[in-house]
Order: sequence, then structure tokens, then C-alpha cells
Amino acid sequence: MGDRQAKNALFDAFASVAKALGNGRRAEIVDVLSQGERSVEQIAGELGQSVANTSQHLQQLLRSGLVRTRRDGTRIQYSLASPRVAELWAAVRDVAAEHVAELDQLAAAYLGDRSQLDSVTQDQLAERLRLGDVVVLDVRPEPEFLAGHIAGAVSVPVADLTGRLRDLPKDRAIVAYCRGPYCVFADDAVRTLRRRGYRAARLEDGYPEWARSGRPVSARAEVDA
Amino acid sequence: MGDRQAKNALFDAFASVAKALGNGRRAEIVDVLSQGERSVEQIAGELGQSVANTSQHLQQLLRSGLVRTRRDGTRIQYSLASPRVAELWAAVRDVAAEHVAELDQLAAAYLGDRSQLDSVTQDQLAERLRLGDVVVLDVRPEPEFLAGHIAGAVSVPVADLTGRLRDLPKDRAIVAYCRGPYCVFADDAVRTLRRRGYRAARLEDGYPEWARSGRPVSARAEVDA
DNA sequence: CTAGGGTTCAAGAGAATGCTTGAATAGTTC
DNA sequence: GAACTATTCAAGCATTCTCTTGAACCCTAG
Repeated sequence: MGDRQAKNALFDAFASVAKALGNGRRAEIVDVLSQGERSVEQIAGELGQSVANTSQHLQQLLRSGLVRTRRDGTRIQYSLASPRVAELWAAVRDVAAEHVAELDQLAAAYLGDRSQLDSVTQDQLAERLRLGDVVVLDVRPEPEFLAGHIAGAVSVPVADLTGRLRDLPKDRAIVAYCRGPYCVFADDAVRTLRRRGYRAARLEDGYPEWARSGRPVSARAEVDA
Repeated sequence: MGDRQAKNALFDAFASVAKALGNGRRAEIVDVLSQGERSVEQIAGELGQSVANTSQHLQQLLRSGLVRTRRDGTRIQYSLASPRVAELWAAVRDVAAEHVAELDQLAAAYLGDRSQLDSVTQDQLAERLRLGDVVVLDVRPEPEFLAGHIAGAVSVPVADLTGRLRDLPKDRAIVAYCRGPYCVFADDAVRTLRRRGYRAARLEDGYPEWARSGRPVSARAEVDA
């Protein structure tokens, strides 16, 4: 014991986890799965990749232990092996944001200019929720809302936003949120709302971060009541 | 914005951080550097790799932003870019421990059988330190002790242990610690001590974890006093 | 300014990776 | 039990990785 060969094997095993996340497409898969379980076809659609290629990436994630599968009728649902995997992914993302030089530009290229968008921290939103002086909009697709959302939020998927503007008050502050700091849904929603004269801002990060902080959430059961 | 190409580039950038850790040798480099800064030659020595190869891995870590360099006389000292990198590495290690199937066997192959070794948690050690009924041994090489150690610990590098047995009391409990949960120094020390009739146990993890938990530490300045 | 040594660079061989295409599989569902 | 279809497998090609060897490059120290 303590020999070089065994040590190499051990560290190769540690590194296998990082290697699994060490590809843009697989990273994106983990990002998608941190929103909830998905079938191969759904994931391929979100990534803009072929089903075969997506399947191979999923196999690799499966072998590395980061995801698991469940059969659901005719399809296979993939999900993260545990919440720790989502935390690891968030840690990778944060270290990249801090230490990768080009990240700001790349994020700007994908997200567009955010300098005009007001944003709100978790603490600020929690306080305003407590005071009740804010409307919270969950602009993710509805299934994700149903799977879990910020307690008190209303589901208005960004695709439906323009059709549901009449439900929203112009005299109250609106805070929109979505999947995380690099998700564009809330940005789009806030831009649309402000253009029409609403007082809208985006939550700095998204639902997964809110839930991980242990803040109040609801899921389907409570909603349907 | 929001287009596929930009999104791919963004996630490739996130993944670049994971990719940097996605090689056993580079993972080991980060593990070594989480103990403090090292020259290329030192790192190569610890890894059992050629200097040229080690240098190339270090260049890659440098490009990914995870490490930084500092010139010190005729040599270049590498260190982690920030404590967050050490945290990320610990997160990778923990996820691997939880989700990689073969990890237990690989760890056992490297560490040997730990079932006979008593171990102590951070909480337990903190409590016993408070009560003063324990001798804490830092069995890492002395430079690492000098760079920072558990407050109240004594430096007895494992290589010097047999020569310094007379300094250790047989009537008090001894807790040895080293670099982390996958470090063999404390194991070796505890085995040696128990064979000679001392009451020894190992700290479950190591110095970096202790420090990260915000528990009391000391460094050179206080020690020399 | 020069010698020396720590570090980096360059080229190359062999293996691994990532995506494509097309076929095979397995498990439901009807 | 048979048709369907979501998923996986297999083969192939271009690219990237990892380690080796040997030479080149700085920079400090004297």
C-alpha cells in the first residue's frame, strides 16, 4: 500500500468525476438535469445534439456515477445521482466564473448586455416576499414550476408572457427568475416587461440556488390545492 | 444572443475547469498544491513524473486559471489560484467517494486496511482539545506544519517518528493528522504508535479540511515564539 | 557577464475523445 | 403476441490528450 501505482489509480478515479464534467455538452446535460429528470430525447432537444450522441454522453455520465436512470413507460428518464452532483456543478461554474479569463465575454455573448437589467439578491427577494410588496414570476416551462418553485411564485413561462400580461399589475414590483445565473428566460421576461412599462427585475440566480440555500419552496401538491 | 453557438462556447468554458481537474496527475497536482506552494521539481517528485511532463500539466492548469505562479530566486513556485479551487477539489473528491463505484476498493488498495485504525471526527478532536486531554501530532513534513497547523499540535513528521517516541506520553491519548482523508502519513503513524503501546487514533480528515471548517489554526509566527 | 540550473518548448507515437451515420435492441403498448 | 419506438450499439474519421526525449530558454547568482 502507499505505492505509486495504487495512488495513480485512486487519483484517476477521483479525476473521472471531473472528466465526466469536462466536456461542454456533458456539462450542459448536468445543468439541464439539475432542473429535474429528462428523457434522452428531451435532453438532446435542449442541447441541439443528435439523440445518438446525447445517449453516448449520458452513458458516460452513467458510468461515472453522476446520473441515474429510471424507466418510465417507453422512455428512460435520466436524473442526477444526488443533489451533491448539482452542488458540484455549481462549484465548477462558480470557479470558472472567478478564474477563467474569457468567461465574462462568453457569458455576455450568450446572455446579451445585462447592464440595463436590475437584479435582486436572494436576501432582497426574501425580504420583499416577507413584506408582500412583490410579485414573483417563475418564467421557466411549466413542468419545472410544478416540480418545485419559490414559495409564492406564479408560473408564467416566458413563451406565454405576452399573452398573459393583463394578469400582471403595473403598480407592483415584479421579480422574475428561472434556472440560474446563466439562464436567459428571466432576462427576456424582464426586458419584455420593462418595454411595456412594468417595474421588473430579475433574481440574481435561479431556482436551484434558492432551493439549495434552504429557502421556502413549494411543489405540485401544494400548488394544486 | 441566446444562440446555440454562444451557449456551446459558454459551457465549453465552464467545462474547461472540470477538464483541468479531469486527469489523475493534474488532480494530484491540485491535491499537492492545496498543502501549499511548490516548485515544478518538487511537484514532479511528489507525483513520480518527469519534470517536463509535470511542467506541461502545470501549464495547462495555469491556462485554465486554477493555479498561479510566483518567481522565487531561481525557481517558479506554483500555488492554487484561490481557496475556492481547493474547495472545488474537495467537492470532486467527495462526489467521487459517494458515487464512483470502485472508489472504495481503490482507496483500500492505496491506503491499506483502515478497519483496525480508530479515527476521530473534527468535532470530537475539538472537544478533546478544549478539555486538554489529548496530544495532537502533525505528521506531515515540517514545512507544511510551519505553513499552518491545528492550533496546539506538535510537529512530528512521520519520517522522524521512531526517533522521537521518547517525547510522547504513553498515558495520554494521541491523535495524528496529515493532509487529508486519503493521506497515508497519519495511518502509518498510528500503526507505528499502537504497535509500541501508545493510545493513538487518526483524525478522520486532514489539515485543509480543519482549516476550511474555520477551526483554530496557527502558523509559523506563533510557533517560533 | 557568464555559468549553471530550473523550467519550458517542440516534435512525435500511441491512445482516447467526440461526432456522424446506420443498424440493432429491448420494452411497452395495443 | 406483434408492431412500435425510444434508446443504445457499432464502426469510422478527424481531433485532442498524454507521455517521452532532447533541446532551448530565461534568470538568478556569483
